[in-house]
Amino acid sequence: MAFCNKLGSLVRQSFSQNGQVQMGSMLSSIRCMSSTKLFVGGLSFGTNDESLKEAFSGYGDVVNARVITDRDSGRSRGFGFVDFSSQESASSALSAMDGQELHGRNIRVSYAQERPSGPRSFNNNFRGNGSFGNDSGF
DNA sequence: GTTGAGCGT
Repeated sequence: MAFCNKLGSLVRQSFSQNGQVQMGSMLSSIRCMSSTKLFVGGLSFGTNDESLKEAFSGYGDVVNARVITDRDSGRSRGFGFVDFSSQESASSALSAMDGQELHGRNIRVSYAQERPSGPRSFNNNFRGNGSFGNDSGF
């Protein structure tokens, strides 16, 4: 990856000229260091984590494969995430499984966005308002 | 028994 520096400059210019960039697939695609997390869309409604992992494990080492299921109903939403052990494996699986057919349905593979989400149980309830009811006390 | 763009607890 030697043209990564040049790409960076071009990308920066796009930022200044446009001022508006669709954060997501574009940045994830041009990113030099591709993440090992892949976003798989267009999955069949019957696709599960195991089937997804099995489908992608043939192109690389799948560390973790998860099919996003609706928390309200518990059914699959039709898309999932596949985490590879190596970046080349992810890129290989991406190029190999992207646009291909899985379980009778065309799937779309792309780099997943980084989810800046920490522990969903600690800082969730307490907003740090300090509103313990004693703003005038000691 | 359900549906088809997108990014997750």
